[in-house]
Amino acid sequence: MSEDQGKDRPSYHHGNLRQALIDAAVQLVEEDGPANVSVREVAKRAGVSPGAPFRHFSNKTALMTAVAEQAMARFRLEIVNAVEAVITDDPVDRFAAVGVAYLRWAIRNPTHFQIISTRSLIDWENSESLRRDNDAVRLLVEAAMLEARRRNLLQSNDIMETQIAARALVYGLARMYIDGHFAQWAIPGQTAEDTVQTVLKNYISSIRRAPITLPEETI
Amino acid sequence: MSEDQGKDRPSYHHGNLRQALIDAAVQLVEEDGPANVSVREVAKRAGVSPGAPFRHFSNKTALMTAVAEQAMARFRLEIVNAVEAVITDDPVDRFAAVGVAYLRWAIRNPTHFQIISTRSLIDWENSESLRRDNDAVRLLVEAAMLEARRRNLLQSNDIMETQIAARALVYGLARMYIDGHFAQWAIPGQTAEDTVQTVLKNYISSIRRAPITLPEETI
DNA sequence: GAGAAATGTAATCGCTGTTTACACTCCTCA
DNA sequence: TGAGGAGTGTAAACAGCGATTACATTTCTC
Repeated sequence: MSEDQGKDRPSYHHGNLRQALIDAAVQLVEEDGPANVSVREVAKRAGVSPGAPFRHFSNKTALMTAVAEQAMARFRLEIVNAVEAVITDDPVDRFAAVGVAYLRWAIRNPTHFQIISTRSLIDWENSESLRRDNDAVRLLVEAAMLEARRRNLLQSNDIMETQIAARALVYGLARMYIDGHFAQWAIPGQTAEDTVQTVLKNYISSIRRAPITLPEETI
Repeated sequence: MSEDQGKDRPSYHHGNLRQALIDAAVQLVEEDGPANVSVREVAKRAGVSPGAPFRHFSNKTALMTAVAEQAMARFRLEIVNAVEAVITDDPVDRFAAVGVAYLRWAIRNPTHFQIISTRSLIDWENSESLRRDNDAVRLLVEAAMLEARRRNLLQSNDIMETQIAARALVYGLARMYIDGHFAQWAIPGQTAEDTVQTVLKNYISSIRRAPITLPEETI
């Protein structure tokens, strides 16, 4: 959070209004959800007049895009850290670590995940920052998949399709959680996060090539 | 569409304003997306004053819920028809048919799918109709899964988890499409719909128990 | 046919995003 | 050092929004 969110400002100029507005918007997103953020309320929290934000953001979408960029940067950082924490050099394990961290972040930051995934409140196309961070995660996954294929660790050699399927599964789980579908799909005695991670774990097992074990009789 | 969307109305009373409002809302959803629907524009299209809709719907959410109910009914019908069109009595094929029809409908009715899946503009909890239609589809899938397990056609006997995984995959694919993620994930020479259906097909293959083929040498 | 119930209108409220004219402050350069 | 423009704030206004209220008209019911 930035220094002064309050009303009493020493000088006429704020000093760091742009970041203060982003911080206030982040706070509002967390309190009321992305759809209920208003520029006027953001301005009020930053202690400025309703028109002030438009000196720093051309419109509301630009402000929300800035919020998304900050969220996306944190998201990327968490994914990268998770992958680097993997001890073995098994690329499928690295791939799995991305999925685990992805779901973990989505579940713990549902409103921010919604902003960067739904993309209806932001200008995705024109944000270099968003695409760069998104590509970084995508390339991390792709590198793991390429190595996995090279080392013959996957059931299927079509890694593009494997990637899309895995991404769809993970994204679907995250969105089911965020959109409230797990009210109906809960497994008794498990939290939604447990369920989600279990499903992911078993999916990873299913795409990994089974070790070749000849039937005992033939030995 | 209903009869008179225009302004010139024979009598003071509309006659069937409730349905006319839903129709106008559906039209607006298709034109501008769910987020850009306004009650005032809906009223204008139905040829009534801005306050009139509130005689039939307690608020905007109630109107959008009625739109969602209509969309959900059509969605359910399409799924049921697709399953009944399956010729063999293989329950895994029935299961697959639900997925195919689900994705087909979502891709061809993206805005309506968004309304019933995101649930942010509607009152899901208090709509018996929505839950009934949703349960109908869910039970269709569950029946197929139970039969598949009974006939030992699945890799895993945990059908709850298999269902969640399959649902997550299908929902994830649908949402990736709707949220515009396929701009980055397209397979060259394939439409997004082709890709989506291919991924689904291969996933279904992977959950089906492989036929037991003994190694040739042992025969 | 009278009166109640249903369903329309018109006016209004407070909220929203955004723009415009204006005010203050800071930075730069002579 | 001091002038002036660039940057950044305010206040007031605009149209459009969801929603409510008072009132008008029609239809239903007995």
